[in-house]
Amino acid sequence: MDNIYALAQKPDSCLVCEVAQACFAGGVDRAHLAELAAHLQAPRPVRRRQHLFRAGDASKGLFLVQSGCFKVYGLDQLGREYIEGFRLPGSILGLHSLYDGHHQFNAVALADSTVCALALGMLQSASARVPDFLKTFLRLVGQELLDGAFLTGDLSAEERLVSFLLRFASKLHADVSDGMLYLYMTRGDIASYLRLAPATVSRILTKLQGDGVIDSDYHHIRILDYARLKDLGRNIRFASLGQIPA
Amino acid sequence: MDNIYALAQKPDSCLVCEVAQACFAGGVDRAHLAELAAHLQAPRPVRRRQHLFRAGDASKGLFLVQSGCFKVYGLDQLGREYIEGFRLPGSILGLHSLYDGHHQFNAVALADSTVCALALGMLQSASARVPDFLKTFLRLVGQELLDGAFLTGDLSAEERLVSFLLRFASKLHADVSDGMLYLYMTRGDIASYLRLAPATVSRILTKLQGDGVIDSDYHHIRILDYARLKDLGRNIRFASLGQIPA
DNA sequence: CGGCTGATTGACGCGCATCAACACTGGTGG
DNA sequence: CCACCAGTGTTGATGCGCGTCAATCAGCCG
Repeated sequence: MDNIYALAQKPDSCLVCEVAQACFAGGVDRAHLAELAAHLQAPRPVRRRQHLFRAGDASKGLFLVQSGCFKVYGLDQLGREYIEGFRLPGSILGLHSLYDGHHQFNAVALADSTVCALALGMLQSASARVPDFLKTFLRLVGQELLDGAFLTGDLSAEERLVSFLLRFASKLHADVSDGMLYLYMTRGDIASYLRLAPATVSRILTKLQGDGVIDSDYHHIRILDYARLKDLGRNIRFASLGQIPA
Repeated sequence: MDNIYALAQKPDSCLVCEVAQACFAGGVDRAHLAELAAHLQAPRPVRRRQHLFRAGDASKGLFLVQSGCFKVYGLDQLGREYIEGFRLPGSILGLHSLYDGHHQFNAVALADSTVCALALGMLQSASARVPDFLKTFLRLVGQELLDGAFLTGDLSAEERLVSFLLRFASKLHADVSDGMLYLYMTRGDIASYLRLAPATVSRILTKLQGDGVIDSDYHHIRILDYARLKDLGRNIRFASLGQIPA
């Protein structure tokens, strides 16, 4: 993890960026990548615990996560935190601000991260000049929508947690050929996101470990038995998002 | 309700459409409305109980609801229905299909309705030629995202139902100056959407009626006391969406 | 009118929240 | 490098909100 800012130093990033296949650049003709990159600024680093934006801020546009992890959350009237979601590389941050130009949530980095800024004007000009750009961008938007919909329906606590682990694994699948996941967030964060109590998350993880399905150690989780895990989460929607090792 | 298809017969719809202020046409310069309308086909009627699309269908693009109401739902492995959301005039249908070109949900009309088709190619060409079109379209997308996020956080059954009623009222507020709502969906639909049991929805409505906050009669609900209702839903997010009568 | 789907209401039980006590971790400063 | 300590994780005991089941009733449509 000592070179996480290496990419941030390269100017024409899309041509060399490791996540270009996961972001909108992946749908753009290689011949047009340079033109696309010309519309973009260099990726910007965001340190762990640093906020990228806060609810109420005027939005300058969207962000595409290049590396790291973000937590998107709001605060209710009583000051309690509720979590809208997490963003990993290839995900868009700030989409909710499209509604009225103001951020509706807070976004904080859970690890040292880098983001590419996507101003609305850039989207507009790129749409007009780069073939298939709009379509590819909207594909990403659709991905975010699906991501937001995956807790629809009523699942048991175990089904929710299992779904979460499988989705997290699939989004990071390049890094988890051995089933090893690094969870950037706390148990409380996971619980809040899944609308469970931290104690419940903890208990379920303990149970899954006892069953030999996972190996859990604070922020490190290893998936030992994908088949059984997928069976436990049989009611998940959108298992198709990303690839889950068989 | 005897002339719900009247609009569908007019060719250059945006110029005369009653919901043009709520849809993307509302952000487009009046001088460009005709050009915009030229990209569009005449609104298409969809009868009650008729499906606009089904999960798995190849998507031909998006739809903008002009009149009526739609239910967007999926089926889990056991064939049980879970509801992603409802769509009222001014909302977009089919956004989830942007991900891979296939619909992820089923959409069925709960009332006789009309929709405007928005093919991807139309979005692309309109973006290139009508100023601010993209921005205005994305504003609508942001609205849908916010709509999907409003159940984030853990609310009690009562808070969820109250939030739902307030949101529904605000989205229809042109029609509900007297606090009268027509609910197109069944108690079961509402329950599924809010992740509650039908019995719970029924009980809470009865209680609210007993408290004199609403008057409930099957599909007709009249809000008698906005102030108290809003107080009951004090943990709602995004009350800002639309206007709730004071 | 008769059958059907949906709504209501009550009795009961369970899943998960809550609360509390304790263990562990990781960042900080001595 | 170690000691410290605030934040986090784990685990048990207890209670309650809401799901489940079932009986009854109300609208709806042929």
